[in-house]
Amino acid sequence: MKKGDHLFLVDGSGYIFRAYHALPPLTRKSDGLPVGAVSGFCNMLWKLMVSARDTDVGVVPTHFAVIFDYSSKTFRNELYPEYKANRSAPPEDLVPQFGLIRQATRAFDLPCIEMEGFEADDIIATYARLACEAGADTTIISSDKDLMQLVGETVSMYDPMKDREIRVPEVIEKWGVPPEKMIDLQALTGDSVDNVPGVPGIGPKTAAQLLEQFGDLDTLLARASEIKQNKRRESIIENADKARISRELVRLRDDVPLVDGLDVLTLQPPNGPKLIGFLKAMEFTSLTRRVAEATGADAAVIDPADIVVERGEEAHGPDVGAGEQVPTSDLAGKGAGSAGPVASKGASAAAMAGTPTPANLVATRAAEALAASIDRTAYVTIRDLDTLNEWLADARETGVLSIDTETTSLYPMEAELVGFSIATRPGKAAYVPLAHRNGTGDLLGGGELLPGQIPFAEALAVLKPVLADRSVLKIGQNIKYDWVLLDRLGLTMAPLDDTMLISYVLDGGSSSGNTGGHGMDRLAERWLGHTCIAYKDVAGSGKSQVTFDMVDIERATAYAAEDADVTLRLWRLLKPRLVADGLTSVYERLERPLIDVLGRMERRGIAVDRQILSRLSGDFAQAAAALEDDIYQLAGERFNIGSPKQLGDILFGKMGLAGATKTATGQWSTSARILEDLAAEGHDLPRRIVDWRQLTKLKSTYTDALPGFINRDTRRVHTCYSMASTSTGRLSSSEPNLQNIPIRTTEGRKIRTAFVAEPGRKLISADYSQIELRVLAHVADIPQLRQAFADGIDIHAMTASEMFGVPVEGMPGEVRRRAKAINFGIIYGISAFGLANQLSIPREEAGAYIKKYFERFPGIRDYMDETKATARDKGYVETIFGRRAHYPEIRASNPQVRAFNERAAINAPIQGSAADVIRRAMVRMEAELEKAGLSDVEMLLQVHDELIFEAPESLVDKAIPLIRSVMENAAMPAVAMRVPLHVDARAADNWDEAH
DNA sequence: GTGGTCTCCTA
DNA sequence: GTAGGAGACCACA
Repeated sequence: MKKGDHLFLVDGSGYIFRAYHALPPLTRKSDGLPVGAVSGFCNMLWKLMVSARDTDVGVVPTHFAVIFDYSSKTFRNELYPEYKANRSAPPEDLVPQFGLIRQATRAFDLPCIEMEGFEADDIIATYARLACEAGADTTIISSDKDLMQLVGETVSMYDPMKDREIRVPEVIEKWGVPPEKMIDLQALTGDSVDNVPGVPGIGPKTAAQLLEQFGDLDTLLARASEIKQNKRRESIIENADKARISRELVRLRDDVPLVDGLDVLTLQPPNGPKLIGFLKAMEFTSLTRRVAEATGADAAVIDPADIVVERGEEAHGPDVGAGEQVPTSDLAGKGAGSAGPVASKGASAAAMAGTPTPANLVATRAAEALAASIDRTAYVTIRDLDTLNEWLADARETGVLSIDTETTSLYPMEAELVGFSIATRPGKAAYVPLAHRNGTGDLLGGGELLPGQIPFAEALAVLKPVLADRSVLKIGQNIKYDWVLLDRLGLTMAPLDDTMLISYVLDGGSSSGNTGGHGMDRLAERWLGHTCIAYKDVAGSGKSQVTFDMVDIERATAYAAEDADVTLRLWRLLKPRLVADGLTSVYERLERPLIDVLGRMERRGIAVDRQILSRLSGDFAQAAAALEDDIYQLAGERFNIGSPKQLGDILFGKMGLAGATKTATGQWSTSARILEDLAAEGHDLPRRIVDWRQLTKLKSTYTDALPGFINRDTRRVHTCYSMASTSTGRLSSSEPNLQNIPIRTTEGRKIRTAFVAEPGRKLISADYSQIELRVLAHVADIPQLRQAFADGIDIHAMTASEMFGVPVEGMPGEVRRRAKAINFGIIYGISAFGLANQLSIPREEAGAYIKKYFERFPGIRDYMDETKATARDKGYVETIFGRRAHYPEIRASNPQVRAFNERAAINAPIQGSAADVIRRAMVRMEAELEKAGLSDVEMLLQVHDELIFEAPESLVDKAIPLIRSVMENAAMPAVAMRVPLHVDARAADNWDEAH
């Protein structure tokens, strides 16, 4: 939104009541359904959308939204429980119209916005503020006095029934005070309809006069004794508190955590057929005719739409999630309109197809994609600059460039660019070889560049401006890899789209795991019915594998150009599905902006002290060797301690120890748990085995392996983050995995001391405290948990206290430990079996604990049941930000499979919401640091609930509070959590001390 | 050499 | 009981 734009905000809830009372009561559909208010509403919307210039407002809106009350319960009830308490139930023939009005709004393709905990007025106030900040004007379609406090230079109101605009003079004329004093005026007068107390005996006239005399409410209350009239003075002094609470009740919040910004409210031309379908169903014949004339649609051939009549008062759309603004597909559809030059082209293509709904576009594209065959012989090898320039000009023309780099390594931080492929239209793809060679350049000779390749620097020079061109969308499959590689070469790509991430948002969850994830080969099979050339068919595999620069250019062209072509085709197919499925904002807020954030983190890497690791390796080796001697002695023979099979035979075969259990495959289990139990019985050997395993694990996985990941050039370790490999929305880290560096044991912790800051700098670690339990407290809305988190109490002790009736003071450690295990169990989709295992107690006892827990926290059981039901119903569950995780196998007939999927479905919204929160923090972090003059503070690592930064020592004190603030407020404004988030942060020279 | 199994490190 | 990645072993090719 920009200066000169004009936003219309319709107070839908206010309108419906006013229309109901103002219009003839007898308007009914032929089946008796009362639709008088709906009819008035539709006529008004149509008029405002197409001929607002003819009204008293006299301008054409550029942005438009209809705002509703979500329910009668809002934050005001917490301030004043009696608020709106005397409001009687709405008339019976109005009730079904609440839902119809929302359906009408969607039929008009207008954003339909409501939010739990806030009134429509608060949402209106927030959007009006945002519009004002953007330099735009706002007209509020309402005549409600509660909204008049918002009127000002850029905000006016419009009474649609009187066709009259309300500006500052009109407010003064009606109430005797300017808009900015309306809050104080209402605080004094109160409101009998909403049960706002006010000061008894003070009406609007008196209130206006008093405010005129004293200026504002605070001054009036402070100097009340100066009032001459006895009765009035006494009343005000006595009811000062009522006036203050009233002021808080009538003051509108303009900081509502909106899910969608102003751009989503952009007014689209009316969708004739869709609207007519609704109007016909409602039997609004004259409006149907007017709409048909205006949109050129033939009403005769359009069938009436299906109308859902809801009888309850809570008449929300079916897609309203608890605590969320309605992220309807309508809204998402609008959002996609602003996705750049490409989306608009897609939209016009769909319009030509005649039925421009997102779902139809998706269907058309899917059919197209399957029908089109892929012809590898049409691919081009670009060997000169002129041809390359022609192709890049075509990219500027189409506004899209599918790109894929070919390199010598899977690690983008050490890979060398060998060539790149591009595609500008489906089927039009080319490969640009840059560094193919005629051999490895070993003793046999060779290693020279092959002829017929554009000089490296010249090719990059012409590519660079296109990659940086904001009007050309760069599309890739796992484009973070290409981004990092090209960024190293000084080429920065923006804006980006990633087919892997689009697929991840659309089809994330266990279903994608079973079908091979979101890799391109898999997506091509699934969506295009096409089998891509396998990498190993081009470069070989195993010992005979060669790097891509050794691949024959013709062969490379077929392989590489196909990748770019397939990626472009997938993008055309999958991108519209985001809109159709209402997942645009998940992609736009949680995935797309994270690509370059993670890319920079990977590029920065973290310093690892080789000496420390090498010393630790030596220590571990020595200690392990000593244990090996003991072990052979105790066992009476030498064997491979690392072989569970051999170890099992020694322990349970040769020595005949009791307590043996078998693994799934019938082997003796030698897990740490079993060995610990044996050790507790006084057996020495199992104890040594456990210790030996720990040392060898630390040595092989960490102290020996990590130095191999230190990059030759940067001398730092650069992990690779995967954005699309978990079912819940978490990231994963590999090569090396820096999300599982030891911390639990003292020996293991030492490894963290090897992760260090450069001289003069510090590492800062900031981690969320109990974020998943807080998410649970929020989504399941558990009063005791909310209270405990609000008060900062030890949550596990509180749980124990609730369950076992033990006071928190002097609680035995074992009691708290059990409660803690239960709390974690809940997050994991508890089972008696699992809890029993965790606590080493009988299954019956564990079952009794769980029963007890659910008695104390019935809301948790309800939440779990509801989550399972949704998963069965829809096949997926959602995080609080709308990310979906699919669990189709929750309907499996196999009880084990089903139970597993139920637990996963319970866990996913909790784990996933927490993952979304930290993603949001990461997306915002860099800009916030920069704004605070802290651009030298660098985000390096993410470990699920922790972020690691490296900062110059001098900036640490300023950085810590800012980092905490960004992390703690990361859910806002999309979700106002009912539980505060808490972040601990610390700085030190190494990761061990910082954490 | 590849893939399955077991074990163990993290949140 | 959730979500990951990785090393070692071992049977198979």
